[in-house]
Amino acid sequence: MGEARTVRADARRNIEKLLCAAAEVFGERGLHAPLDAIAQRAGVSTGTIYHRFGSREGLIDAVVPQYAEERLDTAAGRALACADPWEGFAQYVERVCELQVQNLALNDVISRNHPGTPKLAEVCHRSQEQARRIAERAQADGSLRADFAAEDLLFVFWSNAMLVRFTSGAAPDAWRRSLAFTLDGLRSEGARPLPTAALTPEQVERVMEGRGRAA
Amino acid sequence: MGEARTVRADARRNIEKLLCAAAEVFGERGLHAPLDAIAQRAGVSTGTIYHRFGSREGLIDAVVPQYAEERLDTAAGRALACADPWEGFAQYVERVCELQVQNLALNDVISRNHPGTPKLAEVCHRSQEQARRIAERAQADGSLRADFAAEDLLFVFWSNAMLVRFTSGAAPDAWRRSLAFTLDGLRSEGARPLPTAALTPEQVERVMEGRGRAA
DNA sequence: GGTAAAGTTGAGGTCGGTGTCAAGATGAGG
DNA sequence: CCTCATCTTGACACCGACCTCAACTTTACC
Repeated sequence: MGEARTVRADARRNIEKLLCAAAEVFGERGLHAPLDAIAQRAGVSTGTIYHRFGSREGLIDAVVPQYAEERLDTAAGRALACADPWEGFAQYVERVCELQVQNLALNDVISRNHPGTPKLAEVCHRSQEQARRIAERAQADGSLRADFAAEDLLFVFWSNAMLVRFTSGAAPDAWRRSLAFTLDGLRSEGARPLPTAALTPEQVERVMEGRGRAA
Repeated sequence: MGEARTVRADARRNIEKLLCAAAEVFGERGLHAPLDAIAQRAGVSTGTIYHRFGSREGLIDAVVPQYAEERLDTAAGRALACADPWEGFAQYVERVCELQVQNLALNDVISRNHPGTPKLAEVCHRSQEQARRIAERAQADGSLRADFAAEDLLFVFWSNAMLVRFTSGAAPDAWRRSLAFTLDGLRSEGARPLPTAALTPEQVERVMEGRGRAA
């Protein structure tokens, strides 16, 4: 706040326009949207983006984390507010998938497709902890299979990211069907032994760093 | 065969080298691999590719369909040879996923990520019919849930395509775990009503045409 | 209203990839 | 061996996106 006064008024306005445009464009086209598109929508030249935010990552980290945190937090909150632990879990997963559908920026966030953005990584980390609590509650309840690990949620969200990409045009509801199959596979009832251990946190880390793309 | 004599011997050799290099590079890097890489590996200039095959699609259609058909056919054959219909189904799905892991060209084929390649599309079509028979056998048996549609297999393969992309480096076996969850969701036992109808063939068509990318 | 600091612009360099074509190399047949 | 049709080459134009920086514009303050 004390620092903010060193920014000129017109610059302030441009920053505001940029933040707004970036939120829109990222939401429509994902975090890999061309910066030109954002600059254009803000009525500003690309140079300004780099002057202000240094890089695409800087811009992302300035725009997305707060938005993402809000959405993910309320999803988690509602899940824990749900009396039935399984219902809470299922609705949480469904809501997160819904976020992926509605907002391609969140899709990239949730499928961890954004290297070099520390704030966003922090949000993801917090969110994962919430998810872990939601899952553990459902496991304690006996409804969610005991061999499920919080890390396995990433599989669900990666799958859904792909589905959304492919089917959002021709069959916007297809993901719900796919998710229903998945959830049926996560109940304790039909659970069969698993062939492999869950991802370790280190593996999750490596996956997140090592990869950038997802088409 | 009668036509083939109009091609000069050195050209014949180059074509051979190109087919070979293309198979390798596509396998390692997927169907979107740069043509330069293929030309280089074949010890030939890019112009030659265009002279011979007209386009990336022409090259793909010259190299991949036969290979893909063989692999998919044997997978289907073994599935139907399996005494237990569920085992046949499950092993089929697993084998196809394995192909996705081992060969990135097949990964693109199986997740239908290759517009403009008629021969390959034909192979996919045939393969889908085989898959349908495998699924129906398991449904008749009562082991595969009755509301499953052959089109739903695409969900499984799309998911796996994504998983492979992300985790093949850090956790090469992760896909098996994810698939185990999925299969548990496809058994009749735990099946709950689905929220949405399966993809219609037209929707599948539109999905295949309308999209190209998958990162 | 003048000046200096702050801010913005957009042309231009870079990069990786696609696709083309005139010029030159090479094999086949006389 | 010579010639011609066939084949290959690699430089080139193109694209979309990234990022930079010298020149220019605007604001803030006196």
